[in-house]
Amino acid sequence: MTEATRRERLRAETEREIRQAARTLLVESGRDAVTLRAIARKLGITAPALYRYYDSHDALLRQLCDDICADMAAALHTDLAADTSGQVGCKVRAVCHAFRRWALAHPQEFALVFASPRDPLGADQFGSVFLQLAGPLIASNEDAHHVEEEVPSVLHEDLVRFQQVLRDAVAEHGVTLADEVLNLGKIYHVVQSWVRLYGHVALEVFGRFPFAVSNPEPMFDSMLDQMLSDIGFAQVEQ
Amino acid sequence: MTEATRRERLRAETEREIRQAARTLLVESGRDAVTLRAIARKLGITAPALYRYYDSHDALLRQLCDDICADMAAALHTDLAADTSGQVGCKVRAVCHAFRRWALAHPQEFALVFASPRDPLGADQFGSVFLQLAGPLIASNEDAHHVEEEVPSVLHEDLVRFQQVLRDAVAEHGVTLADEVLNLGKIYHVVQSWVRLYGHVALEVFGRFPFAVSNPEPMFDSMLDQMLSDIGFAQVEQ
DNA sequence: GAACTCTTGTAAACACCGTTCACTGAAACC
DNA sequence: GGTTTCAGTGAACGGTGTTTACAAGAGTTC
Repeated sequence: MTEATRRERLRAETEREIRQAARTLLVESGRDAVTLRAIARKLGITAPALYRYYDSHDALLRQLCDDICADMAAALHTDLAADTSGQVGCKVRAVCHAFRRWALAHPQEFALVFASPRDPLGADQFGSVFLQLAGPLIASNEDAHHVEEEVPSVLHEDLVRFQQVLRDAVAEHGVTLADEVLNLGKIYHVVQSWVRLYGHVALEVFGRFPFAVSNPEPMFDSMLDQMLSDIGFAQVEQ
Repeated sequence: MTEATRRERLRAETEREIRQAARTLLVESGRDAVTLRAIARKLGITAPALYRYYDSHDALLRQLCDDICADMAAALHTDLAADTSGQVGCKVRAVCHAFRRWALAHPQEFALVFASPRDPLGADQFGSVFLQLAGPLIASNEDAHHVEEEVPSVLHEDLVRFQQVLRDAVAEHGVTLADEVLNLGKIYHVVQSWVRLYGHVALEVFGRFPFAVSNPEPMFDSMLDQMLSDIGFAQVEQ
Protein backbone atom coordinates (compact mmCIF):
# COMPACT_ATOMS: atom_id res chain seq x y z
CA MET A 1 0.00 0.00 0.00
CA THR A 2 2.40 2.59 1.23
CA GLU A 3 4.70 3.09 -1.72
CA ALA A 4 6.80 5.49 0.34
CA THR A 5 9.89 4.19 2.01
CA ARG A 6 10.32 4.43 5.74
CA ARG A 7 12.62 7.43 5.30
CA GLU A 8 10.09 9.22 3.11
CA ARG A 9 7.36 8.63 5.63
CA LEU A 10 9.46 10.05 8.43
CA ARG A 11 10.36 13.04 6.35
CA ALA A 12 6.75 13.73 5.46
CA GLU A 13 5.77 13.39 9.09
CA THR A 14 8.44 15.86 10.22
CA GLU A 15 7.41 18.32 7.55
CA ARG A 16 3.82 18.05 8.72
CA GLU A 17 4.94 18.78 12.27
CA ILE A 18 6.93 21.80 11.11
CA ARG A 19 3.90 23.24 9.36
CA GLN A 20 1.67 22.59 12.30
CA ALA A 21 4.13 24.12 14.77
CA ALA A 22 4.45 27.20 12.58
CA ARG A 23 0.69 27.47 12.32
CA THR A 24 0.22 27.16 16.08
CA LEU A 25 2.84 29.83 16.74
CA LEU A 26 1.19 32.15 14.23
CA VAL A 27 -2.29 31.72 15.66
CA GLU A 28 -1.26 31.91 19.29
CA SER A 29 1.40 34.61 19.20
CA GLY A 30 1.32 36.33 15.83
CA ARG A 31 3.56 36.58 12.85
CA ASP A 32 6.71 37.66 14.68
CA ALA A 33 6.58 34.55 16.85
CA VAL A 34 7.01 32.26 13.86
CA THR A 35 10.79 31.99 14.12
CA LEU A 36 12.90 29.06 13.03
CA ARG A 37 14.20 28.54 16.54
CA ALA A 38 10.72 28.58 18.06
CA ILE A 39 9.51 26.02 15.54
CA ALA A 40 12.56 23.84 16.14
CA ARG A 41 12.05 24.12 19.88
CA LYS A 42 8.52 22.77 19.50
CA LEU A 43 9.82 19.77 17.56
CA GLY A 44 12.70 19.16 19.94
CA ILE A 45 15.32 19.76 17.26
CA THR A 46 17.68 22.61 16.42
CA ALA A 47 17.02 25.47 14.02
CA PRO A 48 19.52 24.56 11.29
CA ALA A 49 17.77 21.21 10.88
CA LEU A 50 14.84 23.09 9.36
CA TYR A 51 17.05 23.98 6.42
CA ARG A 52 16.78 20.33 5.37
CA TYR A 53 13.11 21.08 4.67
CA TYR A 54 12.98 24.72 3.64
CA ASP A 55 15.48 26.94 1.89
CA SER A 56 14.88 29.88 4.19
CA HIS A 57 12.61 31.42 6.76
CA ASP A 58 10.86 33.22 3.93
CA ALA A 59 10.20 29.99 2.06
CA LEU A 60 8.68 28.50 5.18
CA LEU A 61 6.37 31.48 5.60
CA ARG A 62 5.39 31.17 1.95
CA GLN A 63 4.48 27.54 2.50
CA LEU A 64 2.50 28.61 5.56
CA CYS A 65 0.56 31.07 3.38
CA ASP A 66 -0.21 28.32 0.90
CA ASP A 67 -1.49 26.06 3.66
CA ILE A 68 -3.66 28.84 5.02
CA CYS A 69 -5.15 29.59 1.62
CA ALA A 70 -5.84 25.92 1.00
CA ASP A 71 -7.63 25.76 4.33
CA MET A 72 -9.66 28.84 3.50
CA ALA A 73 -10.58 27.41 0.11
CA ALA A 74 -11.80 24.26 1.83
CA ALA A 75 -13.81 26.29 4.35
CA LEU A 76 -15.42 28.37 1.61
CA HIS A 77 -16.19 25.23 -0.33
CA THR A 78 -17.87 23.66 2.67
CA ASP A 79 -19.94 26.75 3.39
CA LEU A 80 -20.96 26.96 -0.23
CA ALA A 81 -22.02 23.32 -0.25
CA ALA A 82 -24.12 24.00 2.85
CA ASP A 83 -26.25 26.45 0.84
CA THR A 84 -28.99 24.32 -0.63
CA SER A 85 -31.16 27.15 -1.86
CA GLY A 86 -30.30 26.47 -5.45
CA GLN A 87 -30.44 30.18 -6.22
CA VAL A 88 -27.21 31.54 -7.61
CA GLY A 89 -27.58 34.86 -5.85
CA CYS A 90 -27.81 33.09 -2.50
CA LYS A 91 -24.74 31.07 -3.30
CA VAL A 92 -22.70 34.16 -4.11
CA ARG A 93 -23.91 35.74 -0.91
CA ALA A 94 -22.95 32.59 0.96
CA VAL A 95 -19.41 32.69 -0.38
CA CYS A 96 -19.04 36.37 0.51
CA HIS A 97 -20.27 35.71 4.02
CA ALA A 98 -17.99 32.71 4.30
CA PHE A 99 -15.00 34.83 3.29
CA ARG A 100 -15.76 37.45 5.91
CA ARG A 101 -16.46 34.82 8.57
CA TRP A 102 -13.22 33.01 7.88
CA ALA A 103 -11.20 36.24 7.96
CA LEU A 104 -12.70 37.29 11.28
CA ALA A 105 -12.13 33.85 12.76
CA HIS A 106 -8.50 33.75 11.56
CA PRO A 107 -7.14 37.28 11.92
CA GLN A 108 -3.50 36.25 12.26
CA GLU A 109 -3.65 34.04 9.20
CA PHE A 110 -5.48 36.74 7.28
CA ALA A 111 -2.88 39.33 8.26
CA LEU A 112 0.02 37.08 7.29
CA VAL A 113 -1.31 36.28 3.84
CA PHE A 114 -2.35 39.88 3.30
CA ALA A 115 1.12 41.12 4.24
CA SER A 116 2.95 38.53 2.11
CA PRO A 117 2.60 39.48 -1.53
CA ARG A 118 3.33 36.40 -3.59
CA ASP A 119 3.88 38.03 -6.94
CA PRO A 120 4.61 41.72 -7.18
CA LEU A 121 2.19 41.97 -10.09
CA GLY A 122 -1.30 41.37 -8.80
CA ALA A 123 -2.41 37.74 -8.45
CA ASP A 124 -3.39 38.08 -4.82
CA GLN A 125 -3.86 34.72 -3.12
CA PHE A 126 -7.17 35.54 -1.48
CA GLY A 127 -8.45 36.94 -4.74
CA SER A 128 -7.56 33.74 -6.54
CA VAL A 129 -9.30 31.52 -4.01
CA PHE A 130 -12.40 33.65 -3.81
CA LEU A 131 -12.85 34.36 -7.48
CA GLN A 132 -12.24 30.73 -8.36
CA LEU A 133 -15.37 29.92 -6.35
CA ALA A 134 -17.43 33.03 -6.98
CA GLY A 135 -16.40 33.41 -10.62
CA PRO A 136 -18.34 30.43 -11.95
CA LEU A 137 -21.37 31.47 -9.91
CA ILE A 138 -21.36 35.04 -11.11
CA ALA A 139 -20.80 33.95 -14.67
CA SER A 140 -23.66 31.49 -14.56
CA ASN A 141 -26.12 34.28 -13.84
CA GLU A 142 -28.01 34.50 -17.13
CA ASP A 143 -30.30 37.43 -16.50
CA ALA A 144 -27.60 40.02 -15.95
CA HIS A 145 -27.01 42.37 -18.84
CA HIS A 146 -24.38 45.02 -18.66
CA VAL A 147 -23.58 46.88 -21.81
CA GLU A 148 -19.90 47.26 -22.53
CA GLU A 149 -20.29 50.97 -23.13
CA GLU A 150 -20.56 51.49 -19.38
CA VAL A 151 -16.95 50.59 -18.75
CA PRO A 152 -14.15 53.05 -19.47
CA SER A 153 -12.48 52.07 -22.73
CA VAL A 154 -9.07 52.47 -21.11
CA LEU A 155 -9.87 49.41 -19.04
CA HIS A 156 -10.90 47.16 -21.92
CA GLU A 157 -7.49 45.58 -22.32
CA ASP A 158 -7.17 44.73 -18.63
CA LEU A 159 -10.73 43.47 -18.42
CA VAL A 160 -10.24 41.15 -21.38
CA ARG A 161 -7.23 39.69 -19.59
CA PHE A 162 -9.26 39.18 -16.42
CA GLN A 163 -12.08 37.74 -18.53
CA GLN A 164 -9.66 35.05 -19.62
CA VAL A 165 -8.63 34.36 -16.04
CA LEU A 166 -12.25 33.89 -15.03
CA ARG A 167 -12.97 31.77 -18.08
CA ASP A 168 -10.08 29.50 -17.16
CA ALA A 169 -11.33 29.24 -13.58
CA VAL A 170 -14.76 28.24 -14.84
CA ALA A 171 -13.25 25.82 -17.35
CA GLU A 172 -11.62 23.92 -14.49
CA HIS A 173 -15.15 23.16 -13.36
CA GLY A 174 -16.00 21.82 -16.79
CA VAL A 175 -18.05 24.74 -18.00
CA THR A 176 -17.39 26.93 -21.00
CA LEU A 177 -18.88 30.36 -21.34
CA ALA A 178 -19.98 32.51 -24.21
CA ASP A 179 -18.79 36.09 -24.43
CA GLU A 180 -22.26 37.50 -24.07
CA VAL A 181 -22.70 35.78 -20.70
CA LEU A 182 -19.36 36.93 -19.35
CA ASN A 183 -19.27 40.31 -20.97
CA LEU A 184 -16.92 43.13 -20.06
CA GLY A 185 -19.57 45.09 -18.22
CA LYS A 186 -20.11 42.21 -15.86
CA ILE A 187 -16.38 41.66 -15.44
CA TYR A 188 -16.02 45.30 -14.58
CA HIS A 189 -18.56 45.01 -11.81
CA VAL A 190 -17.00 41.81 -10.54
CA VAL A 191 -13.72 43.64 -10.05
CA GLN A 192 -15.35 46.60 -8.36
CA SER A 193 -17.26 44.24 -6.12
CA TRP A 194 -14.17 42.31 -5.14
CA VAL A 195 -12.41 45.54 -4.26
CA ARG A 196 -15.34 46.51 -2.04
CA LEU A 197 -15.61 43.09 -0.43
CA TYR A 198 -11.89 42.65 0.16
CA GLY A 199 -11.58 46.26 1.28
CA HIS A 200 -14.38 45.98 3.79
CA VAL A 201 -13.15 42.70 5.22
CA ALA A 202 -9.55 43.89 5.45
CA LEU A 203 -10.54 47.11 7.20
CA GLU A 204 -12.80 45.20 9.55
CA VAL A 205 -10.23 42.55 10.45
CA PHE A 206 -7.54 45.18 10.98
CA GLY A 207 -9.93 47.35 13.00
CA ARG A 208 -9.49 50.33 10.73
CA PHE A 209 -12.98 51.77 10.55
CA PRO A 210 -12.96 55.49 11.21
CA PHE A 211 -14.84 54.90 14.45
CA ALA A 212 -15.47 52.00 16.76
CA VAL A 213 -18.16 49.90 15.13
CA SER A 214 -19.84 47.73 17.70
CA ASN A 215 -21.43 45.46 15.12
CA PRO A 216 -20.13 45.71 11.54
CA GLU A 217 -22.28 42.88 10.22
CA PRO A 218 -25.29 44.98 9.18
CA MET A 219 -22.88 47.30 7.36
CA PHE A 220 -21.43 44.31 5.58
CA ASP A 221 -24.88 43.02 4.66
CA SER A 222 -25.90 46.40 3.35
CA MET A 223 -22.78 46.60 1.20
CA LEU A 224 -23.43 43.09 -0.05
CA ASP A 225 -26.97 44.01 -1.10
CA GLN A 226 -25.77 46.85 -3.25
CA MET A 227 -22.89 44.80 -4.57
CA LEU A 228 -25.11 41.95 -5.69
CA SER A 229 -27.62 44.22 -7.32
CA ASP A 230 -24.75 45.94 -9.14
CA ILE A 231 -23.57 42.58 -10.42
CA GLY A 232 -27.03 41.81 -11.67
CA PHE A 233 -28.60 39.61 -9.04
CA ALA A 234 -32.16 40.31 -8.02
CA GLN A 235 -32.67 41.26 -4.39
CA VAL A 236 -33.13 38.16 -2.30
CA GLU A 237 -35.06 37.89 0.91
CA GLN A 238 -32.82 36.90 3.76
CA MET B 1 15.09 85.34 20.44
CA THR B 2 16.10 81.78 20.91
CA GLU B 3 14.91 80.98 24.38
CA ALA B 4 16.36 77.49 24.11
CA THR B 5 19.69 76.84 25.69
CA ARG B 6 22.58 75.51 23.68
CA ARG B 7 21.96 72.02 25.00
CA GLU B 8 18.30 72.17 24.07
CA ARG B 9 19.13 73.29 20.56
CA LEU B 10 21.57 70.45 20.09
CA ARG B 11 19.07 67.98 21.42
CA ALA B 12 16.35 69.21 19.09
CA GLU B 13 18.74 69.06 16.16
CA THR B 14 19.77 65.49 16.96
CA GLU B 15 16.15 64.43 17.29
CA ARG B 16 15.43 65.95 13.89
CA GLU B 17 18.33 63.99 12.43
CA ILE B 18 17.08 60.78 14.00
CA ARG B 19 13.65 61.23 12.44
CA GLN B 20 15.09 62.07 9.08
CA ALA B 21 17.45 59.08 9.14
CA ALA B 22 14.59 56.78 10.07
CA ARG B 23 12.46 58.22 7.29
CA THR B 24 15.22 57.79 4.71
CA LEU B 25 15.79 54.19 5.74
CA LEU B 26 12.08 53.47 5.51
CA VAL B 27 11.68 55.01 2.09
CA GLU B 28 14.84 53.53 0.62
CA SER B 29 14.85 50.06 2.14
CA GLY B 30 11.50 49.39 3.74
CA ARG B 31 10.19 48.92 7.21
CA ASP B 32 12.60 46.19 8.29
CA ALA B 33 15.56 48.43 7.54
CA VAL B 34 14.52 50.95 10.17
CA THR B 35 16.65 49.52 12.98
CA LEU B 36 18.12 51.42 15.87
CA ARG B 37 21.63 50.45 14.85
CA ALA B 38 21.11 51.56 11.25
CA ILE B 39 19.77 54.92 12.38
CA ALA B 40 22.65 55.37 14.82
CA ARG B 41 25.12 54.43 12.09
CA LYS B 42 23.74 57.23 9.90
CA LEU B 43 24.25 59.74 12.70
CA GLY B 44 27.70 58.47 13.60
CA ILE B 45 26.65 57.50 17.09
CA THR B 46 25.88 54.19 18.83
CA ALA B 47 22.50 52.53 19.18
CA PRO B 48 22.05 52.91 22.95
CA ALA B 49 22.37 56.68 22.55
CA LEU B 50 18.98 56.65 20.85
CA TYR B 51 17.42 55.63 24.15
CA ARG B 52 18.11 59.16 25.34
CA TYR B 53 15.50 60.27 22.80
CA TYR B 54 13.03 57.39 22.54
CA ASP B 55 11.91 54.80 25.05
CA SER B 56 12.07 51.95 22.58
CA HIS B 57 12.22 50.96 18.94
CA ASP B 58 8.46 50.82 18.95
CA ALA B 59 8.15 54.35 20.27
CA LEU B 60 10.45 55.58 17.53
CA LEU B 61 8.32 53.88 14.88
CA ARG B 62 5.24 55.42 16.40
CA GLN B 63 6.82 58.84 16.16
CA LEU B 64 7.68 58.04 12.55
CA CYS B 65 4.04 57.24 11.86
CA ASP B 66 3.00 60.55 13.38
CA ASP B 67 5.47 62.45 11.21
CA ILE B 68 4.23 60.64 8.13
CA CYS B 69 0.60 61.41 8.88
CA ALA B 70 1.42 65.04 9.55
CA ASP B 71 3.17 65.19 6.18
CA MET B 72 0.21 63.58 4.47
CA ALA B 73 -2.18 66.01 6.13
CA ALA B 74 -0.06 68.88 4.85
CA ALA B 75 0.01 67.41 1.33
CA LEU B 76 -3.75 66.93 1.30
CA HIS B 77 -4.21 70.45 2.61
CA THR B 78 -2.04 71.85 -0.16
CA ASP B 79 -3.84 69.90 -2.87
CA LEU B 80 -7.17 71.00 -1.50
CA ALA B 81 -6.08 74.62 -1.48
CA ALA B 82 -5.02 74.23 -5.12
CA ASP B 83 -8.62 73.50 -6.07
CA THR B 84 -10.12 76.90 -6.79
CA SER B 85 -13.33 75.64 -8.35
CA GLY B 86 -15.36 76.67 -5.35
CA GLN B 87 -17.66 73.69 -5.84
CA VAL B 88 -17.79 71.44 -2.82
CA GLY B 89 -18.09 68.29 -4.94
CA CYS B 90 -14.86 69.15 -6.72
CA LYS B 91 -13.13 69.76 -3.44
CA VAL B 92 -14.14 66.37 -2.09
CA ARG B 93 -12.97 64.80 -5.30
CA ALA B 94 -9.70 66.69 -5.00
CA VAL B 95 -9.08 65.37 -1.50
CA CYS B 96 -9.84 61.80 -2.59
CA HIS B 97 -7.46 62.09 -5.50
CA ALA B 98 -4.85 63.66 -3.26
CA PHE B 99 -5.14 60.76 -0.82
CA ARG B 100 -4.65 58.19 -3.58
CA ARG B 101 -1.80 60.16 -5.14
CA TRP B 102 0.00 60.49 -1.83
CA ALA B 103 -0.40 56.78 -1.06
CA LEU B 104 0.95 55.74 -4.45
CA ALA B 105 3.87 58.14 -4.15
CA HIS B 106 4.73 56.93 -0.63
CA PRO B 107 4.07 53.18 -0.57
CA GLN B 108 6.52 52.40 2.24
CA GLU B 109 5.11 55.12 4.46
CA PHE B 110 1.58 54.01 3.64
CA ALA B 111 2.41 50.40 4.47
CA LEU B 112 4.06 51.32 7.77
CA VAL B 113 1.16 53.40 9.01
CA PHE B 114 -1.34 50.85 7.76
CA ALA B 115 0.48 48.04 9.55
CA SER B 116 0.87 50.00 12.82
CA PRO B 117 -2.48 50.18 14.52
CA ARG B 118 -2.34 53.02 17.03
CA ASP B 119 -5.33 52.10 19.10
CA PRO B 120 -6.77 48.61 19.00
CA LEU B 121 -10.27 50.06 18.80
CA GLY B 122 -10.68 51.83 15.49
CA ALA B 123 -9.32 55.36 15.26
CA ASP B 124 -7.19 54.70 12.23
CA GLN B 125 -4.66 57.44 11.60
CA PHE B 126 -5.35 57.81 7.90
CA GLY B 127 -9.07 57.88 8.58
CA SER B 128 -8.60 60.70 11.07
CA VAL B 129 -6.52 62.79 8.71
CA PHE B 130 -8.77 62.26 5.71
CA LEU B 131 -12.09 62.70 7.46
CA GLN B 132 -10.88 65.79 9.24
CA LEU B 133 -10.48 67.39 5.83
CA ALA B 134 -13.31 65.74 3.94
CA GLY B 135 -15.74 65.79 6.86
CA PRO B 136 -16.39 69.53 6.83
CA LEU B 137 -16.72 69.48 3.05
CA ILE B 138 -19.20 66.64 2.99
CA ALA B 139 -21.15 68.14 5.83
CA SER B 140 -21.36 71.52 4.13
CA ASN B 141 -23.22 70.01 1.19
CA GLU B 142 -26.69 71.40 1.69
CA ASP B 143 -28.59 69.73 -1.12
CA ALA B 144 -28.06 66.17 0.02
CA HIS B 145 -31.02 64.53 1.65
CA HIS B 146 -30.81 61.02 2.97
CA VAL B 147 -33.64 59.77 5.06
CA GLU B 148 -32.63 57.99 8.20
CA GLU B 149 -34.92 55.09 7.42
CA GLU B 150 -32.40 53.89 4.84
CA VAL B 151 -29.81 52.93 7.43
CA PRO B 152 -30.14 49.73 9.44
CA SER B 153 -31.40 50.60 12.89
CA VAL B 154 -28.74 48.39 14.45
CA LEU B 155 -26.18 50.91 13.27
CA HIS B 156 -27.84 53.98 14.75
CA GLU B 157 -25.86 53.93 17.94
CA ASP B 158 -22.50 53.67 16.15
CA LEU B 159 -23.47 56.29 13.60
CA VAL B 160 -24.46 58.77 16.28
CA ARG B 161 -21.04 58.29 17.83
CA PHE B 162 -19.36 58.90 14.50
CA GLN B 163 -21.63 61.88 13.95
CA GLN B 164 -20.15 63.39 17.08
CA VAL B 165 -16.62 62.70 15.85
CA LEU B 166 -17.35 64.47 12.58
CA ARG B 167 -19.07 67.33 14.35
CA ASP B 168 -15.99 67.82 16.53
CA ALA B 169 -13.74 67.77 13.47
CA VAL B 170 -15.87 70.44 11.85
CA ALA B 171 -16.00 72.44 15.04
CA GLU B 172 -12.21 72.73 14.99
CA HIS B 173 -12.67 74.69 11.78
CA GLY B 174 -15.10 77.00 13.52
CA VAL B 175 -18.29 75.65 12.03
CA THR B 176 -21.24 74.16 13.84
CA LEU B 177 -23.72 71.92 12.14
CA ALA B 178 -27.38 71.22 12.55
CA ASP B 179 -28.59 67.66 12.79
CA GLU B 180 -30.59 67.85 9.59
CA VAL B 181 -27.46 68.75 7.60
CA LEU B 182 -25.35 65.98 9.07
CA ASN B 183 -28.05 63.38 9.35
CA LEU B 184 -27.49 59.70 9.95
CA GLY B 185 -28.21 58.75 6.35
CA LYS B 186 -25.36 60.95 5.17
CA ILE B 187 -23.07 59.69 7.90
CA TYR B 188 -23.84 56.17 6.82
CA HIS B 189 -22.80 56.91 3.27
CA VAL B 190 -19.69 58.70 4.43
CA VAL B 191 -18.59 55.57 6.22
CA GLN B 192 -19.37 53.33 3.28
CA SER B 193 -17.51 55.72 1.00
CA TRP B 194 -14.47 55.83 3.22
CA VAL B 195 -14.39 52.04 3.31
CA ARG B 196 -14.49 51.97 -0.48
CA LEU B 197 -11.91 54.69 -0.89
CA TYR B 198 -9.49 53.34 1.70
CA GLY B 199 -10.07 49.80 0.46
CA HIS B 200 -9.38 50.67 -3.13
CA VAL B 201 -6.24 52.66 -2.33
CA ALA B 202 -4.91 50.00 0.02
CA LEU B 203 -5.45 47.24 -2.52
CA GLU B 204 -3.89 49.33 -5.25
CA VAL B 205 -0.83 50.32 -3.23
CA PHE B 206 -0.31 46.74 -2.08
CA GLY B 207 -0.83 45.42 -5.63
CA ARG B 208 -3.69 43.17 -4.60
CA PHE B 209 -6.08 43.49 -7.49
CA PRO B 210 -7.22 40.10 -8.73
CA PHE B 211 -5.38 40.66 -11.99
CA ALA B 212 -2.63 42.92 -13.24
CA VAL B 213 -4.24 46.29 -13.80
CA SER B 214 -2.12 48.36 -16.15
CA ASN B 215 -3.88 51.61 -15.27
CA PRO B 216 -6.09 51.63 -12.17
CA GLU B 217 -6.88 55.34 -12.37
CA PRO B 218 -10.01 55.06 -14.51
CA MET B 219 -11.29 52.43 -12.12
CA PHE B 220 -10.64 54.80 -9.24
CA ASP B 221 -12.39 57.63 -11.05
CA SER B 222 -15.35 55.43 -11.76
CA MET B 223 -15.62 54.40 -8.14
CA LEU B 224 -15.33 58.02 -7.09
CA ASP B 225 -18.21 58.99 -9.37
CA GLN B 226 -20.54 56.49 -7.79
CA MET B 227 -19.27 57.34 -4.33
CA LEU B 228 -19.92 61.05 -4.72
CA SER B 229 -23.36 60.55 -6.14
CA ASP B 230 -24.12 58.20 -3.24
CA ILE B 231 -23.07 60.91 -0.80
CA GLY B 232 -25.34 63.36 -2.54
CA PHE B 233 -23.11 65.36 -4.83
CA ALA B 234 -24.33 66.04 -8.32
CA GLN B 235 -22.24 64.58 -11.10
CA VAL B 236 -19.50 66.98 -12.06
CA GLU B 237 -17.84 67.30 -15.44
CA GLN B 238 -14.17 66.54 -15.18
C1' DG C 1 28.07 -8.80 6.14
C1' DA C 2 31.26 -5.04 4.83
C1' DA C 3 31.75 -0.77 2.33
C1' DC C 4 29.77 3.07 0.55
C1' DT C 5 26.42 6.84 -0.18
C1' DC C 6 22.75 9.60 1.00
C1' DT C 7 20.13 11.92 4.50
C1' DT C 8 19.06 13.95 8.80
C1' DG C 9 20.47 16.09 12.56
C1' DT C 10 23.93 18.71 15.68
C1' DA C 11 27.29 22.23 17.46
C1' DA C 12 29.73 26.20 16.69
C1' DA C 13 30.13 30.32 14.64
C1' DC C 14 28.85 34.88 12.18
C1' DA C 15 26.44 39.02 11.74
C1' DC C 16 22.64 41.26 12.92
C1' DC C 17 18.84 42.82 16.17
C1' DG C 18 16.56 45.41 20.70
C1' DT C 19 17.76 46.45 25.20
C1' DT C 20 20.27 47.22 29.80
C1' DC C 21 23.88 48.93 32.61
C1' DA C 22 27.99 50.98 34.41
C1' DC C 23 30.70 54.54 33.16
C1' DT C 24 32.91 58.95 30.95
C1' DG C 25 33.23 63.64 29.83
C1' DA C 26 31.46 67.87 28.99
C1' DA C 27 27.92 71.33 29.57
C1' DA C 28 24.92 73.80 32.85
C1' DC C 29 23.98 75.51 37.27
C1' DC C 30 24.71 77.58 41.93
C1' DG D 1 34.95 76.04 41.81
C1' DG D 2 32.20 72.39 43.04
C1' DT D 3 28.16 69.92 41.84
C1' DT D 4 24.61 68.27 39.13
C1' DT D 5 22.64 67.02 34.74
C1' DC D 6 22.88 64.58 30.61
C1' DA D 7 24.35 62.89 25.90
C1' DG D 8 27.04 59.36 24.50
C1' DT D 9 30.08 55.00 24.92
C1' DG D 10 31.39 50.07 25.39
C1' DA D 11 30.39 45.77 26.93
C1' DA D 12 27.14 42.53 27.64
C1' DC D 13 22.61 39.51 27.32
C1' DG D 14 19.44 37.02 24.82
C1' DG D 15 17.25 36.87 20.59
C1' DT D 16 17.16 36.30 15.34
C1' DG D 17 18.41 34.01 10.28
C1' DT D 18 22.00 31.58 8.16
C1' DT D 19 26.40 28.91 7.02
C1' DT D 20 29.74 25.50 7.90
C1' DA D 21 31.96 21.33 9.34
C1' DC D 22 30.92 17.27 11.29
C1' DA D 23 28.56 12.93 13.32
C1' DA D 24 25.52 9.18 13.05
C1' DG D 25 22.04 6.46 11.23
C1' DA D 26 19.31 4.46 7.04
C1' DG D 27 19.52 2.58 2.52
C1' DT D 28 22.04 0.61 -1.09
C1' DT D 29 25.66 -2.07 -3.45
C1' DC D 30 28.86 -5.56 -3.90
